[in-house]
Amino acid sequence: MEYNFREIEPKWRKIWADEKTFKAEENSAKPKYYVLDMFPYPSGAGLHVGHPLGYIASDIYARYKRLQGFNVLHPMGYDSFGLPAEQYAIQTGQHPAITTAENVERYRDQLDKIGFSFDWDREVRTSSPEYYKWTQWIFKQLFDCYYDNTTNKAERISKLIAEFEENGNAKVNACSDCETLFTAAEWNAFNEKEQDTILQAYRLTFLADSWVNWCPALGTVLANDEIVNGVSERGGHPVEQKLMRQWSMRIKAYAERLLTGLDGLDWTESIKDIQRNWIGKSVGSSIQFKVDGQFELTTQGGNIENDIYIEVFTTRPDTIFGVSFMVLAPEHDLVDQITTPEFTTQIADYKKSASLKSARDREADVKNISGQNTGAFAIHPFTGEKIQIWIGDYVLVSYGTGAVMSVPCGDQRDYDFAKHFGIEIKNIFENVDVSEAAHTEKAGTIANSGFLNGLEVKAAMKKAIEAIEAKGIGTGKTNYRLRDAVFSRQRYWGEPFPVFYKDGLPHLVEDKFLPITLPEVDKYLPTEDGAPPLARAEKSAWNHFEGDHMEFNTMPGWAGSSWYFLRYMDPKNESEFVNRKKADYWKQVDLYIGGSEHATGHLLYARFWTKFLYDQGFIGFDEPFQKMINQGMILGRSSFVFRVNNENKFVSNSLKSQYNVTPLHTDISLVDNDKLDIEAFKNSREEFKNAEFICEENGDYICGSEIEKMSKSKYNVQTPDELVEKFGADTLRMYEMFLGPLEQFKPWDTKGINGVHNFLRKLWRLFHDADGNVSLSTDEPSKDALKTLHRTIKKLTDDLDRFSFNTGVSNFMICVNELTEQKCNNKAILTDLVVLLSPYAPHISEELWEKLGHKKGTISYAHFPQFDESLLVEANHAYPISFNGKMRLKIELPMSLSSKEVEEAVLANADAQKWLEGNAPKKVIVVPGKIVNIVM
RNA sequence: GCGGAUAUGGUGAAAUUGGUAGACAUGCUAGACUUAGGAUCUAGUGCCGUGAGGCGUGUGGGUUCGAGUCCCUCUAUCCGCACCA
Repeated sequence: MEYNFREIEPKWRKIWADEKTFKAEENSAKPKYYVLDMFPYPSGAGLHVGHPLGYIASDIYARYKRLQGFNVLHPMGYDSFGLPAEQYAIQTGQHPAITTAENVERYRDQLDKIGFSFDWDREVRTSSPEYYKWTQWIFKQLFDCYYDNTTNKAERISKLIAEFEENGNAKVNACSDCETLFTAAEWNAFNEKEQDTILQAYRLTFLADSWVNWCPALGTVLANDEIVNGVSERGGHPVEQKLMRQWSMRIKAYAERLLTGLDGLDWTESIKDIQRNWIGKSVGSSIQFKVDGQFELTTQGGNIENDIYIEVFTTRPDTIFGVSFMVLAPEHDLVDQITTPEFTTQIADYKKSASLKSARDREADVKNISGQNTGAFAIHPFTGEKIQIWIGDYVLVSYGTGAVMSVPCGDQRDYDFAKHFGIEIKNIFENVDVSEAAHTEKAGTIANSGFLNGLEVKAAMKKAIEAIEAKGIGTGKTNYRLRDAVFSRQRYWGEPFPVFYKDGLPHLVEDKFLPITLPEVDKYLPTEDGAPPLARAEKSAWNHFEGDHMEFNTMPGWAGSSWYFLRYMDPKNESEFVNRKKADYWKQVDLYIGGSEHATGHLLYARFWTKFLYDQGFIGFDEPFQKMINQGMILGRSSFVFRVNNENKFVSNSLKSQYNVTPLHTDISLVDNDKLDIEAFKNSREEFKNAEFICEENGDYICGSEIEKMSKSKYNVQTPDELVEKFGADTLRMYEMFLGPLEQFKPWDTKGINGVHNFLRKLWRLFHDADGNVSLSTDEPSKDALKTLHRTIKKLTDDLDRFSFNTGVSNFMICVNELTEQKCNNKAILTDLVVLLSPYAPHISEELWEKLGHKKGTISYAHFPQFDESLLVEANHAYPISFNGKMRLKIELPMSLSSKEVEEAVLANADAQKWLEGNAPKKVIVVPGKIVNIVM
């Protein structure tokens, strides 16, 4: 019988599904292992060959771990809320739930064909009410907590309220946007609205007016990580800044823990660096500069104060004596108050022109130096000198305090600004020339700096901070670039908030009413007055309605994906998001596989929520993904035809330079090895029916090609389905692994797929005689066969342990080539071989396992063969003999010889003598069992 | 500008601790066989050279008996961040 994968593969997939072969249970004596893939968004386009790459790798690993005796959790689900289903709904009126269900079904169908060992009983979908009930519940927990910087964890807001009632907020050390101080008496006197506003400034998820990235084309706000190069990640639409009342997540509270937690994770340095960069910690100090003059101001408490202080953040307090001016962001609150009358017009003009520039223009405009003097002066806290105050758009209102102390000798931007406006540049570095450029290195000796003179930078920093603190004008401080994450989206197809409003104040819906399900609406568009789609819902359309109205926003895409790995542990629990005992059993994800594009989105948010849930005692670990591997993208290879401009004529690749042509993407299914199937091309579209072709000399039309991302619009999508149909799932699995290292980006190319397919046929032949009947020997295995097998066991184990799946495939090929050479049909040898192979090619392995006499049961829980080193011991070694490092010949010598004996034997050898040309060697290096090098 | 990654035959790639560079596969060349099959088998295939031999892992240097691997320099490509004070 031939290797008939079309029969074998569906047979085993049915058995696995019927028998629930891969069901994971908590009550097991085996050690646990959790292998997780980043779950997909089920798009309408279906899977292309790039999607399964990571899934295949994780499946191989999961199957390997099962064979090693682990209790493996290997689930799959769908991140099923998202924009495309909603946009389809807007266009067609079809409910996104229907589109999503159809897409999920298609995905499932495609995934099933590849033979994954998922426990489908644990499937989750973020868009199902049973799931998002708990997303809403976690939101409620966040709302009910604040971050205490003293206990360094999230605490209940009730604890904070008790403290306010008792002592006000003077002693509270929390992560908060609240800038005012109040006493207990004041707190108790505040009305409900005032209290709510203050509490919002502490809650871990909170409602606030904040500057958000508004995308008019999509009609929604976007998170920073959803914007790429100033335009929306989806669709590439422009984005502008807008002040809106929005839910946010106080992820800032976790900045330090998100940073230090990275050290213990087994992730690539590059992903860790991206997160470190995104968190952007800088250590320095805040310093208050008094503005010269008297001002009439009224502070919140009603007291009159006459002094204005400008607070700056600096990472270089040691350069305080180098300050020769200050710059405020144009949007800084104090600008108008301090501007002197003669500069009012200029300042107003500058502010206006700065506000007209979009964030993108401002970025593009980096080279142009602009700014405006306010006419005001600040008093240097140590020298008492008067220093000019400017505004300039190189200072960002959103970072630090929106104001900087400018030290032109130590900062290049300050230097350029000073040069441009003719401001004094003081040099405070010993033996450093600052006539051409600033001295930006954090090294050297400080001079012209009063009490800091003669100190090294590091010591000077310490002393400067001490002096600043002693003077009461500032303090050592750490700043983070990480911003709080906007959590509201003006969309339909997302989780509704468990929130209603009464008298303008937000209230949480009680747990017993959860989930708040998505209400039906007549259209999936914003209302005429710009409210989100949910505002269209009738009161009766809500499954629970309270107060004046429900929250109209929905949660962003990353809400559901921030905790889904926990739900797999206990997917059907109706009373908890996950049972603590089950979470304690499965613990962290041991191996997480997915793309690196989620570095600043999903991976950061999931870490944040995990830490929060840990703080609140719901789970016992505070990092979700212990080890992560980021698979590289598989790129498509697009084909082009070249249309002669203004004619229905196409010219072949090598002749195109003789014409004015426009390249057109052509469907890769019409092209084989760059050769266009002209007839099929003509029939593909009406307009090509009568097209003419200018071909190569041999009559072929050759297409051009380019490596690009796979996408429908580029007609370069290769689906896994076609390949499974042609070659089988086992071939596809092995071929995707054989393409190259998992982490690498690589273009898709089917050139080598025959090689892998032939390998499986060759394996099949080892079990069968010339007539196709199973023919196995039960004799003692030969020495050679044992050697081949055990070498393979060793290499395969090493390959799997370091996730080198491509070399694993090569090693199987080498093994089967050798066994074929040896004409080995030994049952014992082949039994171990199929077990080894089963993670990579499970279908054929199950079939051969059955042929080996295992009438019942599956290979999935067999024992991974043990490597026996003694079988590989060789009596002799063919020593490569190098002369001055160049390998010239090999001499076979017994392994038992000592270095000295090897040296003697080599020097006595006639061939070696020839290379020595009669000279005595200067030196002979012998590495026993490895190599000999003769230095002449 | 800052940070990270990568660079090896016609092609995808291998070489885990410094020790035979190019395994495995593909492509190509020549041949065999045939049930004409994306089959199987044999031989060859880094470059230059008829040959002996020489040269070869992006560039230039260094350490070493020995470097794809370690150190320094430069270049190219890709990714992330970016007036972050």
